[in-house]
Amino acid sequence: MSTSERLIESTRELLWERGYVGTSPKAIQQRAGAGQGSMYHHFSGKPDLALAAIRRTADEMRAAVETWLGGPGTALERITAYLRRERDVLKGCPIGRLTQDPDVMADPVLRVPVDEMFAWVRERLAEVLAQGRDAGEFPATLDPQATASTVMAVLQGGYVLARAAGSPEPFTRAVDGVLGLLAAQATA
Amino acid sequence: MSTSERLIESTRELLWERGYVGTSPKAIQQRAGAGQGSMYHHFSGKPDLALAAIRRTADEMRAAVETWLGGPGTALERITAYLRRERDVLKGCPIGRLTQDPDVMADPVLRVPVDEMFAWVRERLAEVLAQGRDAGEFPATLDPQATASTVMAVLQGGYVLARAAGSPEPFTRAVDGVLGLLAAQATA
DNA sequence: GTCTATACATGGATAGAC
DNA sequence: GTCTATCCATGTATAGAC
Repeated sequence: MSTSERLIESTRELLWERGYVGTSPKAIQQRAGAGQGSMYHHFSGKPDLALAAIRRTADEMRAAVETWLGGPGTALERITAYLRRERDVLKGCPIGRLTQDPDVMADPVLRVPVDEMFAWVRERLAEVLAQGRDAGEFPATLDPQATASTVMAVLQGGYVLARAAGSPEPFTRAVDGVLGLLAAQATA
Repeated sequence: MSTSERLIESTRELLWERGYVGTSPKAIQQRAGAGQGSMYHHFSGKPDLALAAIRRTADEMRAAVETWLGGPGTALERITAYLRRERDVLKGCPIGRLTQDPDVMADPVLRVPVDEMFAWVRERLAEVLAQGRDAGEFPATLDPQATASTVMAVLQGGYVLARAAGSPEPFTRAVDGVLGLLAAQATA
């Protein structure tokens, strides 16, 4: 892997573990096994490197979401697959955590990929829910847009609760709860 | 207000706005209008001050939650009141945001009040949901523990989505979505 | 209790040699 | 492309005077 690649990957990890404010250029260099001159040769500075890292993580996440939501099965099955996919719950969402980083949210350039990523997932989820409703799987009263936001919020909030508790359990419970409510709709 | 009080209040604000890692002793002192000597006279350091701030915020939040969940009305009405209470959505949850702070989660002393606060709200919500179920408001199949976690996750995740979008709308939609699912249960 | 001085590490970056 | 040297601000705290 090239030095530039290693720098981006190290930045991705550190942004996930410690956030933007908590990540220093020096820490990135050490993890990448690169010197200062090397980092500033390939990138103009911390924001530039962070942008590359955030974009890549957002792209990967879109692909991962599509894997589950675009798979076979009913709407409820696909949403269940997405919510229950294997994940390291205590690490949280690498994109969601950036929303708590004041310096990321204050920088329009860094903020855009975060915003776009969530907007895309919401639309994708709403599509699946609308398909389920149109297929008669859910009642006509179900609001795909609102419910899509709810499902995403359960994920993001589930991470928060799990980290607070130091255990994946609250995440699992929150997911079970919303799937229970959705399933009740499906059989109503 | 005493100097010590002003230091705690300033710390509360800064922890909310910038998190633990993003908040420096100097920034706290400046906002409180206190000198360095003053701060280190009243508190042993940044973690000590943060602990006082976090405890106070957690206590206030418990009281606020009880105001809404302990009020009059059916279970669904009380939960609706809690979820729809006025709030500065874009600022997020002052306790929830701490879960993204690596130095807070790594310090058992700072982490305990965060953990306890969420555990308490979850229990309180589960109680209300169980009352609603026992009163016949919700079907017997509703799982109070799981649903309580779901409701809390929608709140915490709603904040995340709102911050990402730079707008309170995703929060409102997520809340509307979960209330819709709950209401469908109630009338099923 | 509060102030100023001091200290030493880290953050974030530039300059210039190789 | 990478390395070392250097730079200045900030983070976090201690010491000691008032």
